[in-house]
Amino acid sequence: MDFTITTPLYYVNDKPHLGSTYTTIACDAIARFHRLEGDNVIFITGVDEHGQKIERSAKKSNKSPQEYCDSITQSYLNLWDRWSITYDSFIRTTSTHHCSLVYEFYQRVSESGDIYLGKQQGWYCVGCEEYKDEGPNEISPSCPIHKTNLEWRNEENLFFRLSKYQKQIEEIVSRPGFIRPQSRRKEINNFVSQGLKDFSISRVNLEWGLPVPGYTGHTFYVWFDALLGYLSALNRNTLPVDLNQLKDKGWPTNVHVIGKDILRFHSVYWPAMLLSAGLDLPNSIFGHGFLTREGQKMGKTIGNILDPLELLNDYGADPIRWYLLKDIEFGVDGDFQQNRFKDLINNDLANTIGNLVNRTTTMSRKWFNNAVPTFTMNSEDTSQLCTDCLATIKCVREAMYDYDLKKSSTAILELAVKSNAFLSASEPWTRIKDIMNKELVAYELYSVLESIRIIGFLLLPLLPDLGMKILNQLGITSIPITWKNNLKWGLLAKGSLLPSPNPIFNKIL
RNA sequence: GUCAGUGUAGCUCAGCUGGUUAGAGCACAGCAUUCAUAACGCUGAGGUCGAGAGUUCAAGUCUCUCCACUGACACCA
Repeated sequence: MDFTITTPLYYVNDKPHLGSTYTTIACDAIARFHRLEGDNVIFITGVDEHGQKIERSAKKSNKSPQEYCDSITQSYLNLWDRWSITYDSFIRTTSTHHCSLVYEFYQRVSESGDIYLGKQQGWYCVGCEEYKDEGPNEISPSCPIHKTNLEWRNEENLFFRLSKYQKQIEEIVSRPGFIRPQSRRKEINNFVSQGLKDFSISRVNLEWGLPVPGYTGHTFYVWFDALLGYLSALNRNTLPVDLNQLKDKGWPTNVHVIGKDILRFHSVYWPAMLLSAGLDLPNSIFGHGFLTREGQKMGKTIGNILDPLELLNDYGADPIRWYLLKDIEFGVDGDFQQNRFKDLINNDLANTIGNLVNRTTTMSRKWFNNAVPTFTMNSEDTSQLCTDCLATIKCVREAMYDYDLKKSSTAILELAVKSNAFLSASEPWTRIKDIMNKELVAYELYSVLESIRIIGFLLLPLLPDLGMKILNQLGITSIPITWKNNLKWGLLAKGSLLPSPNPIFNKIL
Protein backbone atom coordinates (compact mmCIF):
# COMPACT_ATOMS: atom_id res chain seq x y z
CA MET A 1 0.00 0.00 0.00
CA ASP A 2 1.11 3.49 -0.73
CA PHE A 3 1.30 5.87 2.15
CA THR A 4 1.89 9.48 1.23
CA ILE A 5 2.47 12.13 3.86
CA THR A 6 3.48 15.76 3.54
CA THR A 7 4.82 18.51 5.70
CA PRO A 8 3.91 22.02 4.63
CA LEU A 9 6.27 23.56 2.11
CA TYR A 10 8.06 25.92 4.41
CA TYR A 11 8.29 29.56 3.53
CA VAL A 12 11.95 30.43 3.10
CA ASN A 13 11.43 33.95 4.30
CA ASP A 14 13.78 33.23 7.17
CA LYS A 15 15.91 30.51 8.72
CA PRO A 16 14.13 27.31 9.78
CA HIS A 17 12.65 27.50 13.24
CA LEU A 18 11.54 24.98 15.83
CA GLY A 19 7.95 24.99 14.61
CA SER A 20 8.83 23.57 11.23
CA THR A 21 11.20 21.16 12.90
CA TYR A 22 8.37 19.94 15.11
CA THR A 23 6.09 19.30 12.15
CA THR A 24 8.84 17.56 10.27
CA ILE A 25 9.81 15.34 13.19
CA ALA A 26 6.21 14.28 13.66
CA CYS A 27 5.89 13.42 9.98
CA ASP A 28 9.17 11.58 10.10
CA ALA A 29 7.93 9.42 12.96
CA ILE A 30 4.72 8.63 11.09
CA ALA A 31 6.62 7.91 7.90
CA ARG A 32 9.06 5.60 9.66
CA PHE A 33 6.17 3.80 11.27
CA HIS A 34 4.45 3.14 7.97
CA ARG A 35 7.67 1.90 6.39
CA LEU A 36 7.99 -0.60 9.20
CA GLU A 37 4.39 -1.57 8.63
CA GLY A 38 5.40 -2.47 5.11
CA ASP A 39 3.83 0.43 3.26
CA ASN A 40 5.38 2.11 0.29
CA VAL A 41 5.91 5.45 1.96
CA ILE A 42 6.32 8.72 0.15
CA PHE A 43 7.26 11.38 2.63
CA ILE A 44 7.21 14.81 1.07
CA THR A 45 8.65 18.03 2.34
CA GLY A 46 9.99 21.12 0.68
CA VAL A 47 10.00 24.86 0.47
CA ASP A 48 7.78 27.63 -0.82
CA GLU A 49 10.15 30.09 -2.41
CA HIS A 50 8.05 32.78 -4.02
CA GLY A 51 6.49 35.94 -2.72
CA GLN A 52 7.03 39.50 -1.79
CA LYS A 53 8.50 38.87 1.62
CA ILE A 54 11.22 36.77 0.12
CA GLU A 55 11.87 39.39 -2.48
CA ARG A 56 12.29 41.89 0.28
CA SER A 57 14.41 39.69 2.53
CA ALA A 58 16.66 39.03 -0.43
CA LYS A 59 17.09 42.72 -1.04
CA LYS A 60 17.98 43.28 2.59
CA SER A 61 20.78 40.79 2.41
CA ASN A 62 21.95 42.07 -0.97
CA LYS A 63 21.14 38.93 -2.84
CA SER A 64 19.00 38.09 -5.79
CA PRO A 65 15.80 36.32 -4.79
CA GLN A 66 17.11 33.10 -6.27
CA GLU A 67 20.40 33.32 -4.42
CA TYR A 68 18.54 34.07 -1.25
CA CYS A 69 16.27 31.06 -1.73
CA ASP A 70 19.23 28.88 -2.52
CA SER A 71 20.89 29.71 0.75
CA ILE A 72 17.83 29.33 2.98
CA THR A 73 16.75 26.19 1.21
CA GLN A 74 20.20 24.80 1.74
CA SER A 75 19.88 25.45 5.45
CA TYR A 76 16.63 23.46 5.46
CA LEU A 77 18.31 20.61 3.68
CA ASN A 78 21.19 20.67 6.12
CA LEU A 79 18.86 20.79 9.07
CA TRP A 80 16.82 17.79 7.93
CA ASP A 81 20.01 15.96 7.25
CA ARG A 82 21.32 16.66 10.72
CA TRP A 83 18.03 15.57 12.25
CA SER A 84 18.03 12.38 10.15
CA ILE A 85 14.70 13.18 8.58
CA THR A 86 13.80 10.42 6.17
CA TYR A 87 11.96 12.38 3.53
CA ASP A 88 11.61 10.82 0.11
CA SER A 89 11.00 13.90 -1.96
CA PHE A 90 12.02 17.49 -1.41
CA ILE A 91 10.30 20.03 -3.59
CA ARG A 92 11.34 23.59 -4.34
CA THR A 93 8.74 25.82 -5.91
CA THR A 94 11.41 27.53 -7.97
CA SER A 95 12.28 24.33 -9.77
CA THR A 96 11.44 24.17 -13.44
CA HIS A 97 9.40 21.00 -13.24
CA HIS A 98 7.23 22.60 -10.58
CA CYS A 99 6.63 25.49 -12.92
CA SER A 100 5.53 23.11 -15.66
CA LEU A 101 3.16 21.41 -13.30
CA VAL A 102 1.59 24.70 -12.23
CA TYR A 103 0.94 25.51 -15.88
CA GLU A 104 -0.57 22.13 -16.49
CA PHE A 105 -2.77 22.45 -13.44
CA TYR A 106 -3.78 25.97 -14.37
CA GLN A 107 -4.68 24.75 -17.81
CA ARG A 108 -7.05 22.19 -16.39
CA VAL A 109 -8.70 24.55 -13.96
CA SER A 110 -9.03 27.03 -16.77
CA GLU A 111 -10.71 24.46 -18.95
CA SER A 112 -13.17 23.78 -16.17
CA GLY A 113 -14.20 27.38 -16.52
CA ASP A 114 -13.07 28.26 -13.03
CA ILE A 115 -10.72 31.12 -13.84
CA TYR A 116 -11.85 34.63 -14.64
CA LEU A 117 -10.46 38.11 -14.66
CA GLY A 118 -11.79 40.27 -11.85
CA LYS A 119 -11.03 43.21 -9.71
CA GLN A 120 -9.56 43.20 -6.29
CA GLN A 121 -10.71 46.34 -4.57
CA GLY A 122 -10.27 47.64 -1.11
CA TRP A 123 -8.30 49.68 1.35
CA TYR A 124 -4.78 48.43 1.34
CA CYS A 125 -2.09 48.88 3.94
CA VAL A 126 1.37 48.88 2.44
CA GLY A 127 2.94 48.04 5.79
CA CYS A 128 0.73 45.01 6.39
CA GLU A 129 0.69 44.12 2.73
CA GLU A 130 -2.96 43.33 2.94
CA TYR A 131 -6.42 44.60 2.33
CA LYS A 132 -8.36 45.80 5.32
CA ASP A 133 -12.00 45.35 6.09
CA GLU A 134 -12.97 49.01 5.86
CA GLY A 135 -15.88 49.53 3.51
CA PRO A 136 -15.59 51.49 0.25
CA ASN A 137 -17.47 54.44 1.70
CA GLU A 138 -14.91 55.18 4.40
CA ILE A 139 -13.09 58.45 4.08
CA SER A 140 -9.33 58.14 4.42
CA PRO A 141 -9.22 55.28 6.91
CA SER A 142 -5.93 54.43 8.58
CA CYS A 143 -4.29 51.19 9.55
CA PRO A 144 -4.77 50.36 13.23
CA ILE A 145 -1.32 48.80 13.37
CA HIS A 146 0.75 51.18 11.31
CA LYS A 147 -1.30 54.33 11.89
CA THR A 148 -0.72 55.26 8.29
CA ASN A 149 -3.37 56.09 5.75
CA LEU A 150 -4.70 53.22 3.74
CA GLU A 151 -4.64 53.50 -0.01
CA TRP A 152 -7.55 52.55 -2.19
CA ARG A 153 -6.52 49.89 -4.60
CA ASN A 154 -8.31 48.61 -7.60
CA GLU A 155 -6.27 45.79 -8.95
CA GLU A 156 -6.92 43.44 -11.79
CA ASN A 157 -6.46 39.82 -10.72
CA LEU A 158 -7.33 36.40 -11.92
CA PHE A 159 -9.87 34.69 -9.68
CA PHE A 160 -10.65 31.11 -8.91
CA ARG A 161 -14.33 30.24 -8.75
CA LEU A 162 -14.36 28.83 -5.25
CA SER A 163 -18.03 29.70 -4.81
CA LYS A 164 -18.95 27.12 -7.42
CA TYR A 165 -17.78 24.37 -5.06
CA GLN A 166 -19.77 25.48 -2.03
CA LYS A 167 -21.91 22.34 -1.83
CA GLN A 168 -19.10 19.93 -2.44
CA ILE A 169 -16.77 21.58 0.03
CA GLU A 170 -19.48 21.52 2.67
CA GLU A 171 -19.76 17.81 2.21
CA ILE A 172 -16.01 17.18 2.17
CA VAL A 173 -15.29 19.26 5.22
CA SER A 174 -17.87 17.42 7.26
CA ARG A 175 -16.52 14.00 6.39
CA PRO A 176 -15.41 12.40 9.62
CA GLY A 177 -11.65 12.26 9.79
CA PHE A 178 -11.01 14.67 6.96
CA ILE A 179 -10.04 17.50 9.26
CA ARG A 180 -8.02 16.49 12.25
CA PRO A 181 -8.04 16.85 15.09
CA GLN A 182 -11.80 16.83 15.21
CA SER A 183 -11.82 19.92 17.39
CA ARG A 184 -10.76 22.08 14.48
CA ARG A 185 -13.53 20.90 12.22
CA LYS A 186 -16.21 23.17 13.54
CA GLU A 187 -14.12 26.20 12.86
CA ILE A 188 -13.84 25.32 9.21
CA ASN A 189 -17.45 24.25 9.03
CA ASN A 190 -18.38 27.63 10.31
CA PHE A 191 -16.27 29.37 7.79
CA VAL A 192 -17.64 27.37 4.92
CA SER A 193 -21.23 27.82 5.93
CA GLN A 194 -20.85 31.57 5.76
CA GLY A 195 -20.58 31.19 2.04
CA LEU A 196 -17.44 30.80 0.01
CA LYS A 197 -16.15 33.68 -2.05
CA ASP A 198 -13.91 33.40 -5.04
CA PHE A 199 -10.30 34.14 -4.31
CA SER A 200 -7.60 35.69 -6.39
CA ILE A 201 -4.82 33.56 -7.69
CA SER A 202 -2.61 36.14 -9.31
CA ARG A 203 -0.89 39.37 -8.43
CA VAL A 204 0.27 42.19 -10.61
CA ASN A 205 2.64 43.92 -8.22
CA LEU A 206 4.59 40.81 -7.43
CA GLU A 207 7.70 40.11 -9.43
CA TRP A 208 9.08 37.09 -7.64
CA GLY A 209 6.65 34.43 -8.75
CA LEU A 210 5.66 32.25 -11.65
CA PRO A 211 4.30 34.31 -14.54
CA VAL A 212 0.75 33.51 -15.56
CA PRO A 213 0.67 32.45 -19.21
CA GLY A 214 -1.30 34.87 -21.33
CA TYR A 215 -1.45 37.62 -18.72
CA THR A 216 1.63 39.76 -18.88
CA GLY A 217 2.55 41.18 -15.52
CA HIS A 218 0.59 38.62 -13.55
CA THR A 219 2.30 36.10 -11.35
CA PHE A 220 0.64 33.22 -9.55
CA TYR A 221 -0.28 34.00 -6.00
CA VAL A 222 0.84 31.79 -3.16
CA TRP A 223 -1.93 29.22 -2.95
CA PHE A 224 -1.96 28.57 -6.63
CA ASP A 225 1.74 27.92 -6.44
CA ALA A 226 2.78 26.50 -3.08
CA LEU A 227 -0.03 23.98 -2.70
CA LEU A 228 0.73 22.52 -6.09
CA GLY A 229 4.16 21.68 -4.81
CA TYR A 230 2.66 18.57 -3.25
CA LEU A 231 1.89 17.35 -6.74
CA SER A 232 5.25 18.35 -8.16
CA ALA A 233 6.94 16.48 -5.38
CA LEU A 234 5.26 13.29 -6.54
CA ASN A 235 5.77 14.00 -10.19
CA ARG A 236 9.50 14.39 -9.53
CA ASN A 237 11.34 15.50 -12.61
CA THR A 238 9.12 13.84 -15.13
CA LEU A 239 8.47 16.01 -18.16
CA PRO A 240 6.15 16.66 -19.80
CA VAL A 241 3.86 16.70 -16.81
CA ASP A 242 0.98 14.30 -16.99
CA LEU A 243 -1.43 14.88 -14.13
CA ASN A 244 -3.20 11.63 -14.89
CA GLN A 245 -0.15 9.71 -13.86
CA LEU A 246 -0.08 11.11 -10.35
CA LYS A 247 -2.31 8.28 -9.27
CA ASP A 248 0.47 5.83 -9.84
CA LYS A 249 2.94 8.00 -8.01
CA GLY A 250 1.19 8.20 -4.68
CA TRP A 251 -1.55 10.75 -5.12
CA PRO A 252 -3.70 11.41 -3.19
CA THR A 253 -1.85 11.88 0.07
CA ASN A 254 -3.03 10.06 3.13
CA VAL A 255 -2.41 13.14 5.15
CA HIS A 256 -1.23 16.69 4.85
CA VAL A 257 0.31 17.60 8.18
CA ILE A 258 0.26 21.35 8.67
CA GLY A 259 0.26 24.02 11.34
CA LYS A 260 -3.16 25.06 12.45
CA ASP A 261 -2.66 28.46 10.86
CA ILE A 262 -2.99 27.22 7.32
CA LEU A 263 -5.77 24.76 7.91
CA ARG A 264 -8.31 26.64 5.88
CA PHE A 265 -6.21 26.80 2.78
CA HIS A 266 -5.65 23.08 2.92
CA SER A 267 -9.14 22.01 3.83
CA VAL A 268 -11.14 24.41 1.69
CA TYR A 269 -9.18 26.07 -1.11
CA TRP A 270 -7.07 23.08 -1.93
CA PRO A 271 -9.86 20.50 -2.28
CA ALA A 272 -11.79 22.90 -4.48
CA MET A 273 -8.79 23.41 -6.71
CA LEU A 274 -8.30 19.68 -6.95
CA LEU A 275 -11.94 19.12 -7.82
CA SER A 276 -11.62 21.68 -10.55
CA ALA A 277 -8.55 19.98 -11.93
CA GLY A 278 -10.22 16.58 -11.75
CA LEU A 279 -7.80 15.15 -9.23
CA ASP A 280 -8.46 13.07 -6.14
CA LEU A 281 -8.66 14.70 -2.74
CA PRO A 282 -6.33 14.09 0.18
CA ASN A 283 -7.69 11.70 2.78
CA SER A 284 -7.10 14.01 5.67
CA ILE A 285 -5.63 17.27 6.82
CA PHE A 286 -3.99 17.30 10.21
CA GLY A 287 -3.53 20.69 11.83
CA HIS A 288 -1.16 20.52 14.76
CA GLY A 289 -0.62 23.12 17.45
CA PHE A 290 2.05 25.70 18.04
CA LEU A 291 4.94 25.69 20.44
CA THR A 292 5.58 28.24 23.10
CA ARG A 293 8.58 28.49 25.36
CA GLU A 294 8.12 28.74 29.12
CA GLY A 295 4.58 29.88 28.46
CA GLN A 296 5.56 32.65 26.07
CA LYS A 297 5.23 32.94 22.37
CA MET A 298 8.57 32.55 20.67
CA GLY A 299 9.59 35.55 18.67
CA LYS A 300 12.48 37.59 17.53
CA THR A 301 11.38 40.66 19.41
CA ILE A 302 11.33 38.83 22.73
CA GLY A 303 14.52 37.06 21.74
CA ASN A 304 13.42 33.72 23.12
CA ILE A 305 13.61 31.67 19.98
CA LEU A 306 14.83 28.11 20.29
CA ASP A 307 17.11 27.29 17.44
CA PRO A 308 16.61 23.72 16.23
CA LEU A 309 20.24 23.32 15.32
CA GLU A 310 21.40 24.47 18.74
CA LEU A 311 18.97 22.14 20.44
CA LEU A 312 20.29 19.30 18.39
CA ASN A 313 23.87 20.13 19.24
CA ASP A 314 23.09 20.46 22.92
CA TYR A 315 20.96 17.38 23.43
CA GLY A 316 20.85 15.22 20.32
CA ALA A 317 17.79 14.28 18.32
CA ASP A 318 16.15 11.67 20.50
CA PRO A 319 15.55 13.76 23.62
CA ILE A 320 13.94 16.53 21.62
CA ARG A 321 11.89 14.08 19.62
CA TRP A 322 10.72 12.40 22.79
CA TYR A 323 9.74 15.65 24.41
CA LEU A 324 7.86 16.91 21.40
CA LEU A 325 6.16 13.66 20.55
CA LYS A 326 5.47 12.26 23.98
CA ASP A 327 4.71 15.28 26.09
CA ILE A 328 2.70 17.32 23.65
CA GLU A 329 -0.51 16.04 22.27
CA PHE A 330 -0.28 16.17 18.51
CA GLY A 331 -2.83 18.72 17.45
CA VAL A 332 -2.78 20.84 20.59
CA ASP A 333 -0.49 23.72 21.48
CA GLY A 334 2.55 22.79 23.51
CA ASP A 335 4.99 24.51 25.77
CA PHE A 336 8.71 23.90 25.87
CA GLN A 337 9.96 24.11 29.45
CA GLN A 338 13.59 23.53 30.16
CA ASN A 339 13.00 21.99 33.59
CA ARG A 340 10.26 19.75 32.41
CA PHE A 341 12.34 18.74 29.44
CA LYS A 342 15.21 17.69 31.65
CA ASP A 343 13.03 15.81 34.13
CA LEU A 344 11.05 14.05 31.48
CA ILE A 345 14.03 12.96 29.46
CA ASN A 346 16.05 11.76 32.42
CA ASN A 347 13.13 9.91 33.89
CA ASP A 348 11.74 8.30 30.81
CA LEU A 349 14.81 7.64 28.75
CA ALA A 350 17.57 7.19 31.32
CA ASN A 351 15.88 5.96 34.50
CA THR A 352 12.98 3.97 33.18
CA ILE A 353 14.07 2.63 29.82
CA GLY A 354 17.84 2.94 29.98
CA ASN A 355 18.17 1.46 33.41
CA LEU A 356 15.79 -1.35 32.56
CA VAL A 357 17.99 -2.41 29.68
CA ASN A 358 21.10 -2.08 31.76
CA ARG A 359 19.98 -4.03 34.80
CA THR A 360 18.41 -6.83 32.80
CA THR A 361 21.31 -7.45 30.48
CA THR A 362 23.69 -7.27 33.40
CA MET A 363 21.81 -9.96 35.30
CA SER A 364 21.53 -12.20 32.29
CA ARG A 365 25.20 -11.96 31.54
CA LYS A 366 26.17 -12.50 35.12
CA TRP A 367 24.20 -15.68 35.70
CA PHE A 368 23.84 -17.09 32.24
CA ASN A 369 27.26 -17.04 30.61
CA ASN A 370 27.01 -13.60 29.01
CA ALA A 371 24.02 -14.74 27.06
CA VAL A 372 20.26 -14.72 26.81
CA PRO A 373 19.02 -17.29 29.35
CA THR A 374 17.99 -20.70 28.12
CA PHE A 375 15.10 -22.63 29.57
CA THR A 376 12.55 -25.18 28.53
CA MET A 377 8.91 -24.53 28.32
CA ASN A 378 6.37 -26.85 26.85
CA SER A 379 3.20 -24.83 26.92
CA GLU A 380 2.47 -21.45 25.45
CA ASP A 381 3.56 -18.46 27.46
CA THR A 382 0.62 -16.74 29.08
CA SER A 383 2.53 -14.65 31.58
CA GLN A 384 1.42 -11.17 32.47
CA LEU A 385 4.44 -9.61 30.78
CA CYS A 386 3.71 -11.47 27.58
CA THR A 387 0.12 -10.27 27.65
CA ASP A 388 1.29 -6.74 28.37
CA CYS A 389 3.65 -6.80 25.43
CA LEU A 390 1.01 -7.97 23.00
CA ALA A 391 -1.41 -5.35 24.27
CA THR A 392 1.22 -2.67 23.93
CA ILE A 393 2.00 -3.65 20.36
CA LYS A 394 -1.67 -3.41 19.49
CA CYS A 395 -2.10 -0.11 21.27
CA VAL A 396 0.99 1.47 19.72
CA ARG A 397 0.02 0.45 16.21
CA GLU A 398 -3.51 1.67 16.53
CA ALA A 399 -2.39 4.96 17.99
CA MET A 400 0.12 5.48 15.20
CA TYR A 401 -2.49 4.81 12.54
CA ASP A 402 -4.51 7.48 14.25
CA TYR A 403 -1.54 9.90 14.34
CA ASP A 404 -1.72 9.84 18.12
CA LEU A 405 1.97 10.05 18.81
CA LYS A 406 1.55 10.85 22.46
CA LYS A 407 -0.58 7.82 23.15
CA SER A 408 1.84 5.66 21.29
CA SER A 409 4.92 6.89 23.17
CA THR A 410 3.15 6.67 26.48
CA ALA A 411 2.17 3.07 25.85
CA ILE A 412 5.78 2.12 25.16
CA LEU A 413 6.96 3.84 28.31
CA GLU A 414 4.31 2.06 30.32
CA LEU A 415 5.59 -1.25 29.10
CA ALA A 416 9.02 -0.32 30.42
CA VAL A 417 7.47 0.66 33.75
CA LYS A 418 5.67 -2.66 33.92
CA SER A 419 8.86 -4.50 33.11
CA ASN A 420 10.66 -2.74 35.94
CA ALA A 421 7.82 -3.57 38.28
CA PHE A 422 7.95 -7.17 37.14
CA LEU A 423 11.60 -7.37 38.13
CA SER A 424 10.90 -5.82 41.50
CA ALA A 425 8.16 -8.33 42.11
CA SER A 426 10.05 -11.41 41.02
CA GLU A 427 13.42 -10.41 42.48
CA PRO A 428 15.66 -12.61 40.37
CA TRP A 429 18.67 -11.40 42.36
CA THR A 430 17.21 -13.04 45.46
CA ARG A 431 15.96 -16.17 43.76
CA ILE A 432 19.18 -16.90 41.97
CA LYS A 433 20.84 -17.55 45.32
CA ASP A 434 19.04 -20.87 45.36
CA ILE A 435 20.23 -23.00 42.45
CA MET A 436 16.85 -24.71 42.32
CA ASN A 437 15.39 -21.47 41.02
CA LYS A 438 17.68 -21.15 38.05
CA GLU A 439 15.12 -22.33 35.53
CA LEU A 440 12.54 -19.91 36.85
CA VAL A 441 14.98 -17.00 36.87
CA ALA A 442 15.97 -17.86 33.33
CA TYR A 443 12.39 -17.74 32.23
CA GLU A 444 11.69 -14.47 34.01
CA LEU A 445 14.78 -12.70 32.75
CA TYR A 446 14.06 -13.93 29.29
CA SER A 447 10.60 -12.43 29.54
CA VAL A 448 12.00 -9.06 30.47
CA LEU A 449 14.59 -9.21 27.69
CA GLU A 450 11.80 -10.03 25.29
CA SER A 451 9.86 -7.07 26.54
CA ILE A 452 12.94 -4.90 26.01
CA ARG A 453 13.26 -6.19 22.49
CA ILE A 454 9.70 -5.20 21.76
CA ILE A 455 10.26 -1.80 23.34
CA GLY A 456 13.28 -1.34 21.10
CA PHE A 457 11.33 -2.15 17.98
CA LEU A 458 8.34 -0.06 18.90
CA LEU A 459 10.61 2.86 19.59
CA LEU A 460 12.21 2.82 16.15
CA PRO A 461 9.77 5.25 14.49
CA LEU A 462 9.77 7.69 17.38
CA LEU A 463 13.38 7.51 18.54
CA PRO A 464 15.35 5.80 15.80
CA ASP A 465 18.71 6.08 17.53
CA LEU A 466 17.64 4.93 20.93
CA GLY A 467 15.54 2.11 19.50
CA MET A 468 18.57 0.86 17.63
CA LYS A 469 20.82 1.12 20.67
CA ILE A 470 18.39 -0.93 22.70
CA LEU A 471 18.33 -3.67 20.10
CA ASN A 472 22.10 -3.57 19.90
CA GLN A 473 22.28 -4.26 23.61
CA LEU A 474 20.37 -7.45 22.94
CA GLY A 475 22.81 -8.43 20.25
CA ILE A 476 20.43 -7.51 17.44
CA THR A 477 22.35 -5.48 14.90
CA SER A 478 20.37 -5.57 11.72
CA ILE A 479 16.85 -4.31 11.39
CA PRO A 480 14.56 -5.80 8.78
CA ILE A 481 12.70 -3.39 6.53
CA THR A 482 9.37 -4.27 8.06
CA TRP A 483 8.74 -5.35 11.59
CA LYS A 484 5.79 -7.62 10.95
CA ASN A 485 7.78 -10.68 11.87
CA ASN A 486 9.44 -9.09 14.87
CA LEU A 487 6.47 -7.88 16.81
CA LYS A 488 5.69 -11.25 18.29
CA TRP A 489 6.45 -12.81 21.62
CA GLY A 490 9.33 -15.19 22.14
CA LEU A 491 11.59 -14.42 19.22
CA LEU A 492 14.76 -13.51 21.06
CA ALA A 493 17.20 -16.33 20.46
CA LYS A 494 17.87 -18.22 23.67
CA GLY A 495 21.54 -18.62 24.40
CA SER A 496 22.60 -15.87 22.02
CA LEU A 497 25.41 -13.70 23.29
CA LEU A 498 24.69 -10.38 24.95
CA PRO A 499 27.22 -7.60 24.45
CA SER A 500 28.58 -5.99 27.59
CA PRO A 501 26.16 -3.38 28.92
CA ASN A 502 26.74 0.15 27.86
CA PRO A 503 24.37 2.87 28.98
CA ILE A 504 22.11 3.56 26.03
CA PHE A 505 21.21 6.97 27.28
CA ASN A 506 23.14 9.37 29.45
CA LYS A 507 21.29 11.82 31.59
CA ILE A 508 21.26 15.40 30.54
CA LEU A 509 22.19 18.10 33.00
C1' G B 1 -17.71 43.05 18.62
C1' U B 2 -19.68 37.94 16.93
C1' C B 3 -18.81 32.67 17.23
C1' A B 4 -15.98 28.51 19.21
C1' G B 5 -12.66 26.38 22.74
C1' U B 6 -9.96 26.23 27.28
C1' G B 7 -9.57 27.28 32.75
C1' U B 8 -8.92 20.49 37.82
C1' A B 9 -2.56 19.40 42.80
C1' G B 10 4.04 23.44 41.67
C1' C B 11 4.24 21.43 36.06
C1' U B 12 1.69 18.39 31.90
C1' C B 13 -2.93 16.57 31.77
C1' A B 14 -7.34 12.22 32.78
C1' G B 15 -12.17 12.66 34.74
C1' C B 16 -18.16 9.21 29.45
C1' U B 17 -24.42 10.06 29.80
C1' G B 18 -24.36 14.29 37.52
C1' G B 19 -23.73 9.61 42.69
C1' U B 20 -19.32 6.92 48.15
C1' U B 21 -13.11 10.22 51.06
C1' A B 22 -11.50 14.28 42.91
C1' G B 23 -7.17 10.73 39.67
C1' A B 24 -2.21 9.76 36.81
C1' G B 25 2.84 11.06 35.51
C1' C B 26 6.78 14.47 36.81
C1' A B 27 8.67 17.60 40.78
C1' C B 28 8.78 17.26 46.50
C1' A B 29 9.24 14.26 51.45
C1' G B 30 10.00 9.56 53.91
C1' C B 31 11.02 4.15 53.80
C1' A B 32 13.54 0.29 51.60
C1' U B 33 17.54 -1.31 48.56
C1' U B 34 21.68 -3.39 44.79
C1' C B 35 20.43 -6.74 39.65
C1' A B 36 21.12 -1.57 37.76
C1' U B 37 22.84 4.86 34.90
C1' A B 38 22.19 7.05 43.66
C1' A B 39 18.62 3.93 39.05
C1' C B 40 14.04 0.51 40.39
C1' G B 41 10.09 -0.44 44.27
C1' C B 42 6.77 1.16 48.31
C1' U B 43 4.45 5.11 51.20
C1' G B 44 3.17 10.12 51.94
C1' A B 45 2.14 15.35 51.65
C1' G B 46 -0.14 18.54 47.77
C1' G B 47 -6.45 20.75 44.99
C1' U B 48 -12.64 25.75 48.35
C1' C B 49 -12.06 21.35 40.44
C1' G B 50 -11.39 30.15 37.31
C1' A B 51 -15.49 33.32 40.36
C1' G B 52 -20.62 33.80 41.75
C1' A B 53 -25.64 32.21 41.61
C1' G B 54 -29.24 28.38 40.36
C1' U B 55 -31.53 23.27 39.36
C1' U B 56 -31.20 18.57 42.28
C1' C B 57 -31.57 14.11 47.66
C1' A B 58 -26.62 14.74 45.14
C1' A B 59 -22.44 18.90 40.50
C1' G B 60 -15.64 19.12 38.58
C1' U B 61 -19.76 16.93 35.66
C1' C B 62 -26.37 20.41 33.96
C1' U B 63 -28.35 26.06 33.50
C1' C B 64 -27.29 31.37 33.85
C1' U B 65 -23.94 35.53 34.73
C1' C B 66 -19.06 37.21 35.15
C1' C B 67 -13.47 36.93 34.78
C1' A B 68 -8.92 35.20 32.24
C1' C B 69 -6.46 33.01 28.18
C1' U B 70 -6.54 30.93 23.06
C1' G B 71 -8.38 30.46 18.14
C1' A B 72 -11.64 31.72 13.87
C1' C B 73 -14.27 35.80 11.64
C1' A B 74 -11.19 35.18 3.62
C1' C B 75 -6.49 36.11 0.14
C1' C B 76 0.25 37.22 5.96
C1' A B 77 2.85 32.51 5.24
